[in-house]
Amino acid sequence: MGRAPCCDKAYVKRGPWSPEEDATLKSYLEKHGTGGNWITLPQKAGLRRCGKSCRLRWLNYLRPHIKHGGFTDEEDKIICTVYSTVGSRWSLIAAQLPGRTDNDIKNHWNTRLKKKFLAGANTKCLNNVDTINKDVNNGYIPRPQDEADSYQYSNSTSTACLQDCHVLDLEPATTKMPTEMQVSIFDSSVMSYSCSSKEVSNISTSSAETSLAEENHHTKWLDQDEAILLDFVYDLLNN
DNA sequence: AAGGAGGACAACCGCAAGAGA
DNA sequence: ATCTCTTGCGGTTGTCCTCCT
Repeated sequence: MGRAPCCDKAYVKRGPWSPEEDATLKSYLEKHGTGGNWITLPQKAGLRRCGKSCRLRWLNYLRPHIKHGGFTDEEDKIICTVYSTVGSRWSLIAAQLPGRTDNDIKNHWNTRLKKKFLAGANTKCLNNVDTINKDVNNGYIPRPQDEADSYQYSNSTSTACLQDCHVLDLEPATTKMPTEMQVSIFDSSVMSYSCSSKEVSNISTSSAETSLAEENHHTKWLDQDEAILLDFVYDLLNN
């Protein structure tokens, strides 16, 4: 027996949203909010749509202050920088670009940036990503998919939009980072910039040390770590 | 002008995680 | 502790548009 469908596919409409549907959804959400339940929302709003579809439409298109297209060079730079650090964690990347959605950034990367930076000498940036991924696969940094790990790979990078903290079941990241390079900062003017694992390690030393005192040598990655790391990245970009 | 190819963007799907009963 | 339901995420697919031949 498989997983129950989230909605009756025979009843719900699929495909592009009409202006009327957009207006209905937007009007309903502005008046009532989500009510904490996207699944029942379309029924309440009088829409023949799946709740997930409504949520996606709202988040990616109807939500206020959403920017579409027209990515600036600065935004491209930030995307490449964060991508080179966290990989395809689009929600994390989107968190660094106000008004941009993860879907938009993902599309932008897949249709433009990836080719742009794969082309010619620009492969250096992506090679750095490969280096990191290789290190990850070699066990320096477990990926979040490794279900045995409550440690999240993104803990060692920027996770400003995530929970208050995460528990690291492993040794602190400061001792697990690859010796070669942990972060490669993309800068279109110089092709790329790399910083040592030590530099990054130092960033989170304070909170890591604090957390080391906690039970079972678990280390908590806190929002301030993420903020500090991001500041560090932006400093590199601006220098 | 027609149509095929490729690009850009919107939307869907399936999975994992979290929350709550 | 377990199960169910909902949400969030990333990968993939579908559709429309533009450009080229």
